[in-house]
Amino acid sequence: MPNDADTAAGEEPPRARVSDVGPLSHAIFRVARIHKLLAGQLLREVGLHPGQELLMMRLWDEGPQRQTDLAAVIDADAPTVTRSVRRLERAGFVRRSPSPQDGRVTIVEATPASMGLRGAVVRIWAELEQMTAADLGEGDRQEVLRALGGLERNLSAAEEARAGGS
Amino acid sequence: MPNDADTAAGEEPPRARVSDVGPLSHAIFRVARIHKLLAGQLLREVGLHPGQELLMMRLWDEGPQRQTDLAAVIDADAPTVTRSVRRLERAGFVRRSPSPQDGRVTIVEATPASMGLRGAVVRIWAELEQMTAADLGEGDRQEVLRALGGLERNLSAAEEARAGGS
DNA sequence: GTCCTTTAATTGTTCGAGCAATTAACGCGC
DNA sequence: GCGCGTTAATTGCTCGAACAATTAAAGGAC
Repeated sequence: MPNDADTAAGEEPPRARVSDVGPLSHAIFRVARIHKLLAGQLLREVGLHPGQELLMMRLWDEGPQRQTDLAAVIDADAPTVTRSVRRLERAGFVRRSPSPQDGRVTIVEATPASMGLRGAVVRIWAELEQMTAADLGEGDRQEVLRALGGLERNLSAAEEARAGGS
Repeated sequence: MPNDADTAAGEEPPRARVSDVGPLSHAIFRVARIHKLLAGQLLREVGLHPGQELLMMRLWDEGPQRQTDLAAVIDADAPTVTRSVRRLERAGFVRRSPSPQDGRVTIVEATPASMGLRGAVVRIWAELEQMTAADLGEGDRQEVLRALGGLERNLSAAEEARAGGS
């Protein structure tokens, strides 16, 4: 019991605990952290770092594409994608080639070698989903999804308002 | 239209899009990213980096304590706390002192100077919470909280099982 | 008292991530 | 044709975060 300022006499009105502000935000933080931790532990078994699998998924699903498009869809900024792609290239999972039409863009594509990963990543994400959903019935699952979608909408709107407002 | 392998002839059954695996996990990723982004934008105005505010909150609420306790409660590992505390110390927000009872531990406490931050952080987290909750009524808010709590329980259980199992 | 295990903190290394600034190719207005 | 704003990609920097390994103090077993 580190201190007991709140229990004692009159030095100050017991200001609300800071931790009690923003329960939703705290909950999001905690869920996100442990979810990412688990994803990382599972992914490291196949040699990927958390975040990289999103990039690979996109490449597997949509085929070769520009880095900017990758950045937009996985919602990361350009420098992050640049470095992530470089690492994946070193690991042999993607290939980069300059676009013939536009001298600025480089096209990224999944290598044949990466197709072996694909199955593993699918398995891992299924496992992760199972861990997350666990006891939830289908109805609950849908409802949680809906709730998360709502949060995402709210946050996106707020972020957009910030960008536009100032 | 990046590729059209799936539409064409008989080379392979159109395997499910990898992105469609794990909708819950994807939703968590997206909400977490944008939430953290917003928190970062708000916090940078007072000179904190996302994550540091959790540490400060704990110090404000619970008073001086050991780094290990900090790590446990904000659910980060020891090295992260070590470096985070060092940065906060450089910034003048915390003070560190060796424990007289135990030569291994260092006690961390918030400096008087950091109390100015406290109000700002409370304001920022309230703002963040408002952005997150936005249109949600009190009932919905409670329900979302409950849902997130459930996810956290599931994930914690899974993580614990992993730790114990292998 | 000495050894051995546990625990607290640290450093090293790597990665994702964000902001700032830079470079280079594009393309439009004129 | 030329300049100028736009866009794609990159590099520099700093942080949080994880894992591995190391150091040092503490505390039991004997």
